[in-house]
Amino acid sequence: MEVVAVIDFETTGLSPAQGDRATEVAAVIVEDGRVVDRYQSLMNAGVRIPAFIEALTGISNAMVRSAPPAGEVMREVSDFVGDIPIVAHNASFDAKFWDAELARVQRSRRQEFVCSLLLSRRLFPLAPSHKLGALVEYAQLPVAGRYHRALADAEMAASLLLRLEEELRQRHRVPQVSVELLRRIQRVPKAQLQKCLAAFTRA
DNA sequence: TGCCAGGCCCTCTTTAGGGCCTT
Repeated sequence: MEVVAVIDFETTGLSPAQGDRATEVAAVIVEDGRVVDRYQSLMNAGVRIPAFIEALTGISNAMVRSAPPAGEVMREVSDFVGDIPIVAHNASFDAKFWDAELARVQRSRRQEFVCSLLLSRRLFPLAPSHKLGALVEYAQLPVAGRYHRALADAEMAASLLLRLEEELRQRHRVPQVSVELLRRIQRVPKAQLQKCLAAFTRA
């Protein structure tokens, strides 16, 4: 598989359109089946973190207050990622914060997102849940740290991506997994998965 | 005033509703 960046945001809520902002971002670079580089930073967007989010993430208002400005962090992380494909767990969530925070520093996204949640629903249909934590347990992946911290979640999503790649190679006999294949799989109706994979499988 | 996310996906569907995921 080509080089990809797996990212994760912690935020003050679910919707940038409702005023929610990022509080932490992490990106790990996956190359040749392993993580080869990492970026992580808290970020100060100048907004208050609700108490239940503090409890969920362990990221407090005091921690964010002493963090670098959000714009500075977004410039750094977007430079770190560059134009390589981005993967995230429930990518529609991370993509909307990525776009919203980049827009605040007059930048725009240069690549499509790949979603490990959509891939997992198709490739691990028997998993009891497709939450990141449940998939880590289901696939017996290492717990990289505290859930709901950006770097730990990005590392675990990267492990999940590599496990999905292995599933495609071993169970589905796809000789060469590409980002293009992942993009097709995450959009294909479940009933058409086998037909989709057949086009990428050598006899 | 009152409301407040949104995309995916299943089904007792398609003239819709509700659960799953992300924080």
